[in-house]
This record gives sequence, C-alpha cells and structure tokens, in this order.
Amino acid sequence: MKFNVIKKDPGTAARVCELETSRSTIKTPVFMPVATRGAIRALTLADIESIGFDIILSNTYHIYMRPGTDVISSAGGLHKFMNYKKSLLTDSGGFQVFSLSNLCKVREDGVEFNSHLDGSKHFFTAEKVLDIQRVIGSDIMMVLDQCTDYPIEKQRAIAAMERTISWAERSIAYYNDTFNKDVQACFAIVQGSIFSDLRKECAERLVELDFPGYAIGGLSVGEPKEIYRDITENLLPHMPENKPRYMMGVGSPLEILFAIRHGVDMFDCVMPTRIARNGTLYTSAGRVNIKAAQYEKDFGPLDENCDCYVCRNFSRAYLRHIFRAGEIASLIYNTFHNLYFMKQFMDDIRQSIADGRFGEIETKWLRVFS
RNA sequence: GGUGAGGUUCCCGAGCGGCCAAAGGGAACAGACUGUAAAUCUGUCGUCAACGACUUCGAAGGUUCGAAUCCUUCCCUCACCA
Repeated sequence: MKFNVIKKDPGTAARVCELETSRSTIKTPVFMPVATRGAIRALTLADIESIGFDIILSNTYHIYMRPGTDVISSAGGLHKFMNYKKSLLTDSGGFQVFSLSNLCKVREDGVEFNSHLDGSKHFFTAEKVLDIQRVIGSDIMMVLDQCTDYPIEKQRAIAAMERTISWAERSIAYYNDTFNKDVQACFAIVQGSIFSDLRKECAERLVELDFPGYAIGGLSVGEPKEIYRDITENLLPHMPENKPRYMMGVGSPLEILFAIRHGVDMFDCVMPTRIARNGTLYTSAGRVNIKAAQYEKDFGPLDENCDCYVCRNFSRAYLRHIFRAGEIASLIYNTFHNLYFMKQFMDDIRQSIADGRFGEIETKWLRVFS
C-alpha cells in the first residue's frame, strides 16, 4: 500500500490524499460502503461499480461465521468469491465484541464468541483475526480491538484501551513477521472512549508501533455530538500525518464533514444504506423521509440536483408508494440513491479541498444538514 | 322456507355483568437508525376547553347500583339443509 498527501487545506487540517493498494487507487476523503457479508444490501456489484466506489468494506467476523474460511480459501479469497476487483477493507470483528456483547466474553488473550447464527463457540485472538483476513485477502486489514459502549466508566475504558494496545502489539509483530506488506496493509485502532487523555495516550502508544494506517474506533456509539467533536478534534493531532486516518463507523454527513476538517481521510458507515431501507433519503436539501404523507402527490424528482438513475427516472410520489407497498425495488432505489449521494458528497468535498475552497463547501453542507 | 353461527372503535379480531375507551394484529401518521444479528425499532392512533369530562361495541326497548357483556323485539350477514 502506498499513501501520499496530495493537497492540504490552508485553513483547516482537511486534506486530499491518494491511497494505492494493489487493486485500486483511492482518492480521499473517501466513503466506503459496507458489504458486511460480502454484498452491499439491496445492490449489485454493478451498481457499486457504476457509482464509482474504489473501495468497500466487509467483515471478518461475519465472513468467518458464514460461509467460513474453508469456502473463502477454496474460492481463492473474497475478491474472487464475490467477483470484486477493487480494494477491500475488512473490519476485524472488534465491533462485534461490542454490538454482540451478550454473545461474547473479552479475555486478556482474545475474545470468546458464541455465533449469532448457531450458538457455536469460537475464540478470536489478534493473530487469528489476521489469519482470517489473510484468507479473505483484504487489501486493508484491521487489528482486533475492544470497542466500548457509551457511557462507560473510565476504569473500564482504560482496561479496554490497554487490551486494545496489547492486541495491537501482537498484531504488528505477527503482521511484520508473516505478511506481504505490499499486498495487505494493516491498520491499528485507537480506543479510549470519551476520555481525551486516554485517546491521546492510546494514539501515541500505537503510533510507536508504526502501523501502515490508523483508525479511530468507538465513536458514534451513542455519545452526544459535542463529545464526538471534542474527541475528534483533540485526537487528530496525535495521529500521523503521513499515514491514512480512518474514522470507523461514521456516519452522517455532518460528522463526516467535521472529521474531514480535522484531517480524517476514510469513513465507512451503514447509515446511508440502512436509513435508505427505512425510507430516509439524503438530498441536496437535507434528509427526506419518503414515507411522509406530504409526498403522496409530489411528482417531482427526489432531488432535482441529483443526476442518479433514481432521481432521473422516478418521482417522490412513486418512491413513497413502492416503499409503502414493500416492493423490493424500493430498497434498491433508495439504497442506490443514498450511496450515489454519499459518493457525490465526498467528491464535492474532496474537490473543494483540492481547489482551496473547503470552507465554502463546508458551510454549504452545514446549512443543508443542520 | 328450516336450522345453526354471528354483527365490537378505519380493517381483522379478543372480550361475554364492574379492574373496558375496550387485548392483539394490520392500516394510517410521526420519529429513530452511525466499524449491519435491522426491508428493523419506537411513539400516536374515539372526541374535547384533555391528571377530568363526553359519545362508542347493528337498532330500539328492558333488567341491574352498574351492560359491549343478561332479556325482548327488530334489521342485517354468513353456513348448511330444503
């Protein structure tokens, strides 16, 4: 993996970079759609390619549980299995430690899971998670971390952070010893919950380990926006400038915008696809709840400033109707539009940084989504 | 024509003397969703000057301190038999 900073915004920490894997070149800031189980919900890969995404995300835990590494290995990796040719980042399963917490137990040397599919018992260690990602063939692998809930007592946040760092130490040693760095990169994850001193400490200790990239985990898990902003703003200066910076699981346009301002390069989030399936759509005028009665006879396009397939062809009234009727096409159109929107949104921001007018574009989007 | 079952709040459907403005679904309306156990979840859902009052359970009478619930008559559905 190669990484270059192309342009820095003079007024903020926002920047345009190029991330090059063996499979594609990714211009950042970038939004990565989520294909947890090897498919973007409701869309085909052709849709993803037509929108123009150069990188998507999948999940180690889910792929490991089903179809399992045996199938993926036999298929020749996840890329071949799903016939995807561009870059793939895989989350480690650390988030599942948090979101499936009733099914798993964190221990010093790893995480004990009960499968959410059949209840079977599994054990993940820092090394095992990298081994699975080796089989998957991810271009960017994530280390096993311990994502914490909000709110959480500081003592527990410290424990989770220490465990995350200790797993990161084992991860980088294993990575350096057994992986081809040109083919697979490995990112560390900063934890520390909502405690700025912990975030700083965690970042500094992880930076010493010299990972190819750094992620921020454990944010947007229910904490107030003020806290998210505070942590982001204070943490970013401690993350290396010459390496990609990835905000995991974020998010909404405003939070992405804020993180970009402070120097974050990469984002992934289920929000655009999930809210699409639940009837909320992003437009150049803000969020539109397509279920609303006010659109019953609104025969105009969803977003007159959007030139996606959905906006060029269907009215709000029709989109509302097929959503209410439970038509599968509704999920497809809604998801397509929201991901198209996210792509345009990121392109718009990236272009503005390149043109030295990030502040102007930031103001525009702030107005739209506030 | 005969016999049986039944008519409940927008719809389906429970309730069968007081704890019933009436369970539970659905629909409708509004909201949430952030490294996906989510095409999921939450709230509202008779009226009003609304911690209280008023009008509802096919219709009209009646019994009772009190009825959607019991009795009488009527209207209407459905099933089977002729």
